[in-house]
This record gives sequence, structure tokens and C-alpha cells, in this order.
Amino acid sequence: METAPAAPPTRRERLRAETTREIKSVALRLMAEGGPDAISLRAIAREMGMTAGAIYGYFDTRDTLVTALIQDVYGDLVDTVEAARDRCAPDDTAGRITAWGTALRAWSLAHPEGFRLVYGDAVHGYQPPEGGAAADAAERACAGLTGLVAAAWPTAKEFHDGDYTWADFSDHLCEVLRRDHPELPPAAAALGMRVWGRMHGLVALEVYGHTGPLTRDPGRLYEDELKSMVRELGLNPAA
Amino acid sequence: METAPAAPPTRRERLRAETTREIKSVALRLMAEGGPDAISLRAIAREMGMTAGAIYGYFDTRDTLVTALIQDVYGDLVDTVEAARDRCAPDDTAGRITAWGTALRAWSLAHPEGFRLVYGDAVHGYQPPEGGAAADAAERACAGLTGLVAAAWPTAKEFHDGDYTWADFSDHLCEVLRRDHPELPPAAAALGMRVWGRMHGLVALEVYGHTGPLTRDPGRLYEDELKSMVRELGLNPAA
DNA sequence: TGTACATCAGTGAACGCGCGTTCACTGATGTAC
DNA sequence: TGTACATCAGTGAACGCGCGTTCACTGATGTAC
Repeated sequence: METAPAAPPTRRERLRAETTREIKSVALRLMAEGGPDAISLRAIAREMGMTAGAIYGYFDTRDTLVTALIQDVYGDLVDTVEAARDRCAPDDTAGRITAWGTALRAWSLAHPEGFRLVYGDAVHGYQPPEGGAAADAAERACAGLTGLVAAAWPTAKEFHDGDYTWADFSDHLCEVLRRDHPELPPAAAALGMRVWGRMHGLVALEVYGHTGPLTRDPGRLYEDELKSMVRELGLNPAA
Repeated sequence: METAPAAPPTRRERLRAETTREIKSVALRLMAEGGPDAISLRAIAREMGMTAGAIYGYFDTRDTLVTALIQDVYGDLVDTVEAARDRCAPDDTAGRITAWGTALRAWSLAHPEGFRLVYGDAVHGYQPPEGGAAADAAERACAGLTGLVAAAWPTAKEFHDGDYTWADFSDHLCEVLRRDHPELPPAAAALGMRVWGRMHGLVALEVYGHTGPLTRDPGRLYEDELKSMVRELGLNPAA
């Protein structure tokens, strides 16, 4: 399919894109300030000095806007953790896993409302579209984790040789794995999800304020959890 | 302080208690059916065939009702996991930990709306009272987990001798630990919280629908995670 | 057993609120000749 | 360069909704004599 040669955006198009961006950024700011319930078309419009109806020039519906927000936020999260991972040497698997996990927590604490948007049920009455709100970002996250597990697999496999089958996983996940890492057995997919869960647990508790009343140093706790996880992958948590 | 000898409840008192219970159970049912947003005084009243105003005879405010719901639900959760734990022999530490974790997941999947109520931000605009919504249940949960870790400590300590101080934890947690398990070092408190996080992670992802699209057998995954955790505590995951 | 009074659960109407969404419109920005 | 027309962003008023909360009230249930 041939697309027309990309014409430079007209002034109108630029303004339009600008306003679209502003709507989303105001929505995120409102959410950061007043909790997720503060995302309302009227509140956003108020904040921007326009009329609620005007937003319908940019988004068909409130849920469309929320979906766009989730995509942006999730994308930002994945950008962040990928960047942190890539600041480690490609062969420093333990470091890369730790960096991913550490960045995940840091991002989540810096954007608690974003975390809720992506991993919780932040928005009153929101119905995600078919296929999920942010399939792209979710797939990137999944691929990233899988890559980490793949790198650790040579040392991890001796501890994690459960008798999983490809039938235990969704077709889509199988495809992705077979494409990116044809050498991995299904047990590695399981391990990837467990690693994900392990990173998610303490962070979710912390974001939702459950660890706060118990410890003064949740970061320390999380670091230790990561270390212990890395060790369980047969790696040496150097740093 | 002496209390009056408990008079048997009058008919009116019984009816009152009955209605109070019904309000809460209808609220829970509505939440189970229509998501947490379905908790509204008007919806509850509608369902019970009464007027919205009538509920104010039982609860001062919507948030009071929500707090009561959280207490009930959290209490039910703790009852469930404690009962599961106690179905194992007192000296079967691995079994007791596994039973706790397994029951936690089973309860959460059976009551996803309850899980969101306790661990998420389920209710639009709800402000928990000072000290948290369900301090009692939270403390029971904490005590239960601490007990499990205490039982595992003799074997676990060799892997978890981090240099924690009591100052790393809240005064309240320190008190509880020193009271119930004076033999434990602060590192055990850290381990308890990590165990909590580890159980929480996969369950939260599953309840919020994140693991569903990836695996067909999340229970298996979770079992393996528990096994690996038990092993990391120096125990033998027998069953 | 019967009457007079107090308690109290529940009614129903009203309050003000903010919400998502629609629609006929105005007025500015761009385009064609 | 100037005029006529098309596009389109944004207005403002209105719609109907469900919400939490209040309040004067009715009518049934209990209590005291």
C-alpha cells in the first residue's frame, strides 16, 4: 500500500496537534494533582479556558481521551525502564535486570497516578477498547522482560525447569517468544511473568500506601528483593 | 471501666442490626455485579426498596459506609487466609505459608471487587478515615505474616541477614514484633514485607487482568512462585 | 386491658452539584479566483 | 492586491443524568400509667 508523500503540516495542523497535546498534558496534570477522578472533560476545558464541548473537536468521547492517556503514560513508563536498562552494558545481565526493576519503581513513585492508570482501575466508568487500552506499550514491556529473562536463561534454567508447555500460554505470547528468542523453552515464559509479578508486588503496595505505615525505607526493601531475585536467576547481583 | 450487664437486644435493636447488615451486603453485591462505582447510597436504597435518605439512619455518610465495607471485606479476607493456614499442622511451616498464599489468591479471584476495595482505589472520591480504613484487619494480616516468617526464620536467616535496624521500621511494627516475637531481628521484618509483596504481585496483576492475556494457567505460575519463595526461606515445599 | 405519649424508621420532595454529550451558532483562518 | 467563499475551532446554552445530603413529615412500634 502506497502512502502519499508526507506533506509538511500546515499551520492549522500544527495548532491542532499542539492543542491535542495540551489536552492530554492538562489531563495528566489534573490527575496528578487531584487524583484520577479529576479527569473530566469539563475540568480539563475549564483549566484550558475553553468550553467542554470544544474537546469533542479533538476526541470523540471521554473514553477515547482516557485511552490516549493510558497509551502515552504506559509508553513513557516503558521508555523509562528501557532507557535505564540500556545504560548498563549489554553483557551485564544482572545489572540490566536490576536497572529495569529500579527504574520501574522510581517511575511509579514519581507518577503514582500513571501507575494507577496503567495497572489499576483509576478512572470512574472507563471502558477500555477491545484488545486493551495500550496493547503496544504492553507488548514492548513484555518483550523487554522476555529479553532480560532470555539473557539470564543460561544460568537460570537449572533452577526453573518446570514442565510447562507452549499450550500454557496465549498464542500471541508464544509467537512473540518464538520470533524473538527461538531458543527459549516455555518455562522461560513462566519465569518472565514471575519476574514481572515480583517487581510489581512491592511497587503496587507502596504506590497504594500499604508499605508506608510499616517501613521507613521501602527502597531498601525493594533493592533487597531485586537482589534476591537476581540471585535466584543464578546471577551475581554485583553492584 | 465497668460496662453495664449486656441486656438482650430488643426487637428494634435486632431489626436495626439486620438492616445495617443488609445495607452492607447489598452494597457488596452491587459492587460485585457492577463494579465499584455501583456503590452509591441511591443504588443501594433502590435495591432495598427504600429511600436514599433512609440510609442516613444507619450510616452518617457515604464514606462511613465504605469504611465499614472495607473493614468487613478485609476481615473476611484475613479470616479466610488464617483458616487456610490453620488447616496445616503447626509444625508444617512450608505448608502453612503456601496455604496462606494460595488462599490469598483464591479469595482475591473470588472477590475481585473486594481486593480492589482493600488494595486498590475502588471507590470514586472515598477518603479513608485517619489511621486507615481497616487498621484492625491490616494488623491481623501483618501479625499473621509475621508469624509465618518467625516460624521460617531458623532456616531463613542464613539467607536474609541484611543489616537492618529497628529504626528502619515504624514504631508500631516494632512494638508488635517485639511483643509477639522478641527473638526476631529487624531483618525478619523486612523479610515479612518482602513475602507479602511477593504474594501480592502476581495476584494484583491477575485481578486487574494483566496476566490473563498471557497465560492460560495463572494458578500454576503462582504455585511455582510460592514454591520458589518457600525454597528461598530454606524450607522444603513438600506437597 | 386500654389509653396517652414517646420513640424512631422510613418517606418524598427538594437542594445544588458536576458530569458527558449535542447542537445551532459565530468568527477567525485559510483558499481560489 | 482584493474580494468571495469554504473550512473549521471554539462558543454558550441546553439536555438529562445520578449523585450525596437535608428536612419536615407520617405512621407504625414500643412504653408508662
